Amino acid sequence: MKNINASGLKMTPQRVAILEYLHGNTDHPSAEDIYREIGKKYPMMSFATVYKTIETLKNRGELLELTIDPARRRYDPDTRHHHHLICVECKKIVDIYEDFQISVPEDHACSFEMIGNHIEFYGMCPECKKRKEPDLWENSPVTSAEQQKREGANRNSVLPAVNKTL
Amino acid sequence: MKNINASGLKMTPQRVAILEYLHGNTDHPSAEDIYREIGKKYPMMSFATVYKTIETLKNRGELLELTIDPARRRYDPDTRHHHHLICVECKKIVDIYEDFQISVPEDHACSFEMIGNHIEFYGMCPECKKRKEPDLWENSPVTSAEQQKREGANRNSVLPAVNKTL
DNA sequence: CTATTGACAATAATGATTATCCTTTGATAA
DNA sequence: TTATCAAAGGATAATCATTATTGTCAATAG
Repeated sequence: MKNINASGLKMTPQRVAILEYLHGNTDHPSAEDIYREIGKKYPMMSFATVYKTIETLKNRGELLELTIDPARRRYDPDTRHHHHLICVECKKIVDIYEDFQISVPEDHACSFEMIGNHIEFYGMCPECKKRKEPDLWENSPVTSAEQQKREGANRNSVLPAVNKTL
Repeated sequence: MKNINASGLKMTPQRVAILEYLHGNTDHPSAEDIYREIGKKYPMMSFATVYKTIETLKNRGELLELTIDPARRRYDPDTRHHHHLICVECKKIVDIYEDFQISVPEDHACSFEMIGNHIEFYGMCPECKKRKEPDLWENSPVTSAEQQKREGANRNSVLPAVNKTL
């Protein structure tokens, strides 16, 4: 928490704010999420600064860029090897720390030098599941207003069609 | 080959061209790839038509949208469940048909209703590997021109930082 | 034959991300 | 402590992928 970084990175109030926001964060925020949240405390922060800091952290290997959400890039400050479970409905992302022992058999690997892997699990979170099954709750009148208010997540993005596979 | 689709989708020359291009294609092309390639035969085709056709096919479950490449969406006409191996250097994507038996343990699944999964493997293809190891070939003078000409793939995109994890 | 519908092309609009340009500031060493 | 200077910030323009809009055309239903 204190010396968030020590190695040759010039510390500025903006960076401290971003690093503090990111530290321990498991929300997988987008650049806009970061900008909006930090803007509450530091309204003078520029969007460009957010992007530039993200770029710097990425290059230093301190921040991962997730491509799960086709509509925007999301970031994960936990650089340990892990996987992700995404709700196809509200796009909530949950970390999965299970160590799956998967590897491509030699004959399928096309002589690639393997570097790593990342698993995307698709599912529906309990909240969305309940909301999508009004059958169980009689003909519960779900207003469109209610449909919107799902904690920040529900943007206008299409989900990765991979979901539609199965 | 003739009536490429039978179920209520109006066939037009543009759609036939797109479907023919996609049929059996394993290049995982982007919208622009499709537009550019088909434009060779039908120069009057609009980019909007490509996007709309993609959208239609996606909704019909005949085309998968891949989110592996953060810079652009790529499409896969093979809707069978399979995974992908991407070259972190030239972004070439190879299909992996191995059936990995992975599942998130109950206690990690956060009560999600599981729908499916998709594995992204990262690696370096033989071509890029050789190009990146001039050590083995004396101090071979790799011109930047040579670096460019790698078959169409090498765009200006950053690779998913997940790669940098390993 | 005319109305309707879906698809097309052209093009404008949007949204995320990157680049530019100039000012400010943190870290270092005199 | 202060001078210095490259690195970082802010404002904003530019770019790139994608989506939306609008008017036209063609095939088909009535």
